[in-house]
Amino acid sequence: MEAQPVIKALSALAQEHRLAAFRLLVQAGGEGMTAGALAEALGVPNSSLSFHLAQLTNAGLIIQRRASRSLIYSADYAAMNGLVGYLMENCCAGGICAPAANCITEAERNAA
Amino acid sequence: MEAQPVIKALSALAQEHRLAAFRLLVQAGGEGMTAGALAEALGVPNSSLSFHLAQLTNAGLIIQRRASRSLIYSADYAAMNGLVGYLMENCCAGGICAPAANCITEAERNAA
DNA sequence: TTGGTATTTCCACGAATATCGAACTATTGG
DNA sequence: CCAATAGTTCGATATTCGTGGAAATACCAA
Repeated sequence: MEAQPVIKALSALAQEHRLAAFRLLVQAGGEGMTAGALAEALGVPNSSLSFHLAQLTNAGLIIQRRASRSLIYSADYAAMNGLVGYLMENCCAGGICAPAANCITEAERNAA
Repeated sequence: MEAQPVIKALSALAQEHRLAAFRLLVQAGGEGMTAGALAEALGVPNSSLSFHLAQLTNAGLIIQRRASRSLIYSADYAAMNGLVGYLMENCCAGGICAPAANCITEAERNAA
């Protein structure tokens, strides 16, 4: 992974509301949450949240799909794993490290 | 871990030179690198690098110690592990996750 | 103390960011 | 088609950030 996408991802996460939104989506799993549900959960005006969701999407951290009138967002676990892997690459100079993160959703597990 | 320190850490990493510096230190292990060595490796003026190292230090991601005239910086692996753990907390809603990151230096391993 | 090396602080500038109401677009039910 | 619902885009403002040269500070060797 290159540095620029990683910086974009880190910038996207380095903000109170976006970090909270991303964590909610990470915990929500593949099912995701609607923009409205996120706005309510975070107590942020729609217009502000929309701006933040666009940042996260642009950074490749979350994915958007439509279901009727609602837009549903979910975390991109591959991006998250890549981000963590980049940070910890070749770490510790001989120390001991746990294996790099490798999260998958239930849907991905069933497909495998 | 609370959100504010995590945001501070992510902000600190969300910048080209700081991300590069942190990764160099992560790979350097407990021995660390001098400010001068980092400045040269990154091709950044001393004054700029000093600013960035202060940001990383303030975010708790790196540690400073003095050796004669030089200041030696090294990564704080506990902070890195905490950051990654916070991001991935309760992730995947029933999916499979590798254990959270848990890097330690050789020195820490020997102490245990 | 003197000189030299290593690093930080100060300063001023332009660029990027967060905010949120209002207006706008997209989708659906009747 | 019309009304209602779900989200996004626009616009203006205040704040924060990155930059690098020059000056200041910290430390050390002789």
